[in-house]
Amino acid sequence: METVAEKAGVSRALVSLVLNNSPKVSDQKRNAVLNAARELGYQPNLHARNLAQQRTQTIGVLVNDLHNPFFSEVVDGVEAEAELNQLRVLILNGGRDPEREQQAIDTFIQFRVEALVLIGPRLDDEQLLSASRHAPVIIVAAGRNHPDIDTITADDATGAHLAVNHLIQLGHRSILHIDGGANISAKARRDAYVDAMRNAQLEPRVLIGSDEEDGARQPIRELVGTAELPTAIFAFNDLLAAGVLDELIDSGVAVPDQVSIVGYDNTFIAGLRRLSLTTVNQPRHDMGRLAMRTVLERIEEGRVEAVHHDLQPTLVQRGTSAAPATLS
Amino acid sequence: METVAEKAGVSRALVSLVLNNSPKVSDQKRNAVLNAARELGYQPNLHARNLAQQRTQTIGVLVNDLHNPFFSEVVDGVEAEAELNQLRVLILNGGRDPEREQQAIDTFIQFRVEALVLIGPRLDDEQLLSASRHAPVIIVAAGRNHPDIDTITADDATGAHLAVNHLIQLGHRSILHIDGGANISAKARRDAYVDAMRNAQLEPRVLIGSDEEDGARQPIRELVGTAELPTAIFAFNDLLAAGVLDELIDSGVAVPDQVSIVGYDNTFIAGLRRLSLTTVNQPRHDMGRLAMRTVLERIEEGRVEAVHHDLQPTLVQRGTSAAPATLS
DNA sequence: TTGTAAGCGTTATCAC
DNA sequence: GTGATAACGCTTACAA
Repeated sequence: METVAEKAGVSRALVSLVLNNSPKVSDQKRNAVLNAARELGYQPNLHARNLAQQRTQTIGVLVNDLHNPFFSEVVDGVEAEAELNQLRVLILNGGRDPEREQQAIDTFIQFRVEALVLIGPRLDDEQLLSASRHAPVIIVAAGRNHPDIDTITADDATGAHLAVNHLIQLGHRSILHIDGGANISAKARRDAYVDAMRNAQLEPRVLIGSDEEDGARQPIRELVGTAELPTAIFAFNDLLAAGVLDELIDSGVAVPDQVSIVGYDNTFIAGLRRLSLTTVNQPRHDMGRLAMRTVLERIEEGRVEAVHHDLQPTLVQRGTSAAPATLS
Repeated sequence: METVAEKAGVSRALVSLVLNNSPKVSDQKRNAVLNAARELGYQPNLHARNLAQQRTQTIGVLVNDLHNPFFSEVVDGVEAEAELNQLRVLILNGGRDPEREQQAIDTFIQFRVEALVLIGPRLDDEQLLSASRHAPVIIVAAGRNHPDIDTITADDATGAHLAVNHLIQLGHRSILHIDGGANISAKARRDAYVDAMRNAQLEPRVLIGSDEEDGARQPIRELVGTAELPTAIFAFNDLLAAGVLDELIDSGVAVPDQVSIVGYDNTFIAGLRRLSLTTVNQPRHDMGRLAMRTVLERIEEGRVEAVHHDLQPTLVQRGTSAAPATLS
């Protein structure tokens, strides 16, 4: 900056004014500065600027798992809305690991981001609260409402009910749920599954899974050929459902003829014709936008009470669910 | 920090020493400081630290498209290696838009990242060079070797040859290529396709596409039912191949019986049993790790000459490729 | 309209 | 070991 000022024959302060396009600077000097900056390839130091300005115009997005298409679509929404507000979006990857997530949060706080958007975080309430003391926090796909923290959810209970009731209506009575392990939404979906089953006087069965594609392959394999093999499987998410589907195919079980499968999220893989996975849609893009907008209310309008937005999931019926074979 | 110092009854400088765990500080004071910091929930200001230290211990990763699983797997590799070297990894999303990419690069430079890892960037040589004047740059999946910039590639020419020759050996003579539009690797794969076809005395046909899933649906639809429908399609990447597959299914064309499809990247969707997409594997994780390691040579060992690592792609034969119907 | 100078929250170099 | 004090690169009153 010093160099730019010299080259343009002005003071450092004036360079600063030009760069923040202040109106009160003569065109002549402005051009001189801009030219000098361009010729020198000058790039302002954001650390210095942020330090001096006491703001960063940056928001931090923590993504639970970069591999799951669900998350990238939420990020799209966040970015779209952030751009409208001239905010920079920094992304950190939690890598499905709570420790890394906590580190990422710390990093963001140390960077003094103006808000923190957590997408499907695995942190516990204490960690979330402690983060929220440093910056406005909003949780997307939170699994449930945290009383003191803003959340955007697509009602997991409703979604799971939609899925299970769909299978029940098709005539299934033996419906297995593969849960999402440590994923934050796992409990809500599992509970709703159990609830829906009980409502229909059916015996709930939950297989412990994870939210990775291969999380359920081994246990499913062991069920094949036994009387324990259900006629329908409701998986925690599409990735897991795809893994189940793969395993059933490898094991020679026909889908949906012998076993129906329902996923969750309606990611693009569910829509692939060859998979044609029945699933529960979450309005991911809207969730992202709404998250950004909601957290902005804290920044710009000084809202302090927590707000919870709950969007409605919908059932997307495709080819992996059908009436059970015993009925046909 | 001031507050922490007061609370611990020491000077600010000592707090700094403790936080950077300098050896020359008494255990007593060290604990006093640590306790005070914890109780106050103190988080150091990275901007101030970076400014004072003149380094950021941060590297920037620019991802062409967060939706394509190819990229997230490269990022994994980068992150794994970065962690070994105590480097923070910041991710910015290019969103398949060159302008946003340039902005992202500028942001990283302004943040004074210690290195820039560009995954499948769309920028032109001038932009890349100008970035490299500010920080070490490495391009992953660069499409080709940029003379003055480090690159990691998985030889696109070889990969495309593998794909096309595989189809030729199966007996196909009418092989269409759907290219990747603005994607940086599009040209190399297209050129290799043309080359492989010419070598076999076959007429190359290229359909202009993009690197999005739906990029090729419309033009494919128009070919169905005409004499122009090829017996095999080599798509720029798996996403595009999946789109082609969807369109053919929707149009009632059997795959691979009537038309074979080969993709590129070997992302997880290609491995899904229902898709079982024949494709070209790129060692994504290794590419990411190698990228990080290579760029570290510049930072830590002061290497200045550009280096190009070219990894070998391999053909992964699955269910979407078979001999053409006319031969069976 | 432009320049001077103080301050942002750290680290780092000194003396003590 | 510990505590002043000067950077670091920028912004922003305030003065000129």
